[in-house]
Amino acid sequence: MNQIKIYDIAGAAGVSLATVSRVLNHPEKVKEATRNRVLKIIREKGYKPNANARGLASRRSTSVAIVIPSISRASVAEMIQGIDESAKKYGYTIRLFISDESSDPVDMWSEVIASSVDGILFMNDETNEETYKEIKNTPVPVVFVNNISNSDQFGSVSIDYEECAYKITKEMIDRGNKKILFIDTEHKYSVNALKRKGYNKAMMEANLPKRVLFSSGNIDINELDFTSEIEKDVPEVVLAVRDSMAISFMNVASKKGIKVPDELQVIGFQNTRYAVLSNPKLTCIETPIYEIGSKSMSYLTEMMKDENSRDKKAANILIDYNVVWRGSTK
Amino acid sequence: MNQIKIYDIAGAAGVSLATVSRVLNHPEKVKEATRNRVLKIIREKGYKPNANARGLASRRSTSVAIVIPSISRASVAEMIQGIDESAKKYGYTIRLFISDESSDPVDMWSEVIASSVDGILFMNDETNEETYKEIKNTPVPVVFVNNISNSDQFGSVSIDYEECAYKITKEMIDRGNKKILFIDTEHKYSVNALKRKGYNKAMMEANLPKRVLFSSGNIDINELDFTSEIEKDVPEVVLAVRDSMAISFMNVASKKGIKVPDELQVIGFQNTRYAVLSNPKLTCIETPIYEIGSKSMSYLTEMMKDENSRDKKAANILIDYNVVWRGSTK
DNA sequence: CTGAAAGCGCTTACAG
DNA sequence: CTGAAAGCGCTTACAG
Repeated sequence: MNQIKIYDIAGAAGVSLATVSRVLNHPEKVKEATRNRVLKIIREKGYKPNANARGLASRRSTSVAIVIPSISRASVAEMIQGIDESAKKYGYTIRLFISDESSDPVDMWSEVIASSVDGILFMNDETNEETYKEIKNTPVPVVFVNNISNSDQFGSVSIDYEECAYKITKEMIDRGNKKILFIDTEHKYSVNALKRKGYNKAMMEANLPKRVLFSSGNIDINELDFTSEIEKDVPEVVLAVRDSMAISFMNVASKKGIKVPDELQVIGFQNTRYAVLSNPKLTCIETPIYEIGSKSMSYLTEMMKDENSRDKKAANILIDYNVVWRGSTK
Repeated sequence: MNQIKIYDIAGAAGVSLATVSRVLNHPEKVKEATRNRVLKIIREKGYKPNANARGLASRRSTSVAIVIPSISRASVAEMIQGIDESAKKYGYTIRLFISDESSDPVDMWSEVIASSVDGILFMNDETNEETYKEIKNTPVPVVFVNNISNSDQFGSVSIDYEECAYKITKEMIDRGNKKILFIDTEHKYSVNALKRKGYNKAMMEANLPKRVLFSSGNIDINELDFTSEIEKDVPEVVLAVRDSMAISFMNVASKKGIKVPDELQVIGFQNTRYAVLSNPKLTCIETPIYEIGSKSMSYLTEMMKDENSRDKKAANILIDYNVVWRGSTK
């Protein structure tokens, strides 16, 4: 019942605690025979060092914080899976912090730091100057997940949102489409702004009129917005910043008797599980969110083990994406 | 840059560390004037006690573990939101552990314990005898989330899956339907077994033939299974353990020209966000997963603060659910 | 109401 | 290669 301590192992193995500790932390410093004896007992008793004590004494907690916004989105779960896979590999444990409007972000950030994690994975889709100011004095490495950092101090891992929006728009233009509608969220997200920028660029280059609809996160409002947009003029192609919006648009159009993909083609971003549950199935730019998670964690690991990482410029790592063509496009 | 310590606060306030500590942990024991002076300085300097040191000294970490299976499911994110809301209220911090096939579950569980959390929220949908044996000697309270515990030692918070499956099946029978297909997962989940039990009971009572299809978690295999099931005989009603399976079935049927809900009615479990993205929208038993999360956490809090909780029988708490009727049923 | 001191379970220079 | 000892940053009886 009572948790086993390092003393118990030391006693059973006939060595000092220092030696047990070394077996765990610097095994190469312990004679093989001793090491094996100690390891055997550790295994037998199922000893696990107390994380708090270890963290306090070593000033390294082998734990990292994931900081995510409250908005529950399809992507978060998968991202965490990716992080976890990588964290397991490197022996890190995860503390989860969910920021929301009600809690003071600065307060939250200092709570994260007080939890003495060795590094922070920060997922925040509204990164602005304020944000950078708040987190400037963070004593441990920070990696932005699925977002691009504008500061040399913080690394980031994401896909090139601007480029992929540009390319897919251009592709649809090259296929002869002219009326291309871009659906963005009302709420401003830095990532969506990048997508819009890519779309804008492609449309401008082709001398086509930009057509952007900012809609809500709420499905019922979406449907109203989409209905009036369709009544105004049926686009040939819709590119939406979220799968769910793309599907919702498709459903509204279907109900009005518009044939997808013959009269209207629809493309989403992310390739969530929604994408294969629509009828027809949705063509998407696939955001490899799992990979973004695991890569973020492994990059963070690098930064954490590099003593000099504070003096180096942190990198913005871009992950490959690809387009999954399905029934919602020709 | 350097983190502030309790010493710094004590120095600045002209009191001992003991007093600062008391201000934080037992404010009623400190004279108001002193308390306010100390609090002011704490606020000014943005002091947050080091979580490791605090945990080590007090043997309470004010942190809890969430243990979830690797299978990324739509519900997990929302459940975590619910837990977090409640955790914030009670001042608890979250450590996240994701169990998967590759990692030894016993090993994982002892890692959870070594992290010195004050309690554990355990989400595991394949709870069997093995599981109970593994976690038997846990020194802190455990609450099963969205599952029912068979042991007096562990509490649980969920909805009454058997009852709601029974009631919805009975409701559809009372409306004159006879051919009711139940779609379960191939993989056995204790929660799904409860749903099936409820369905079975209703069908038996009405003297109707049970018809159960166990299908995979993979959408392509699902579609094949569903196609051949429909070709065998088109059911009047489909009740699926997951929204995604219900929607997938509906899509397969639609493609074959079967009209939903006129010829076929479809009902899902959970009411995920998928449910409103289908066409027609899906009728569901709504699992209040957010509420299950937050209730689990608040129940865990009760157990943690009750010194004698070990000697009491832990409760199985049932949360109200309701049925959301939408276009996929008449 | 407040302070001095012991102790939480570890790690890590420092000696040997 | 190993042990004795200091120390990590707190909390909490114990005195006063």
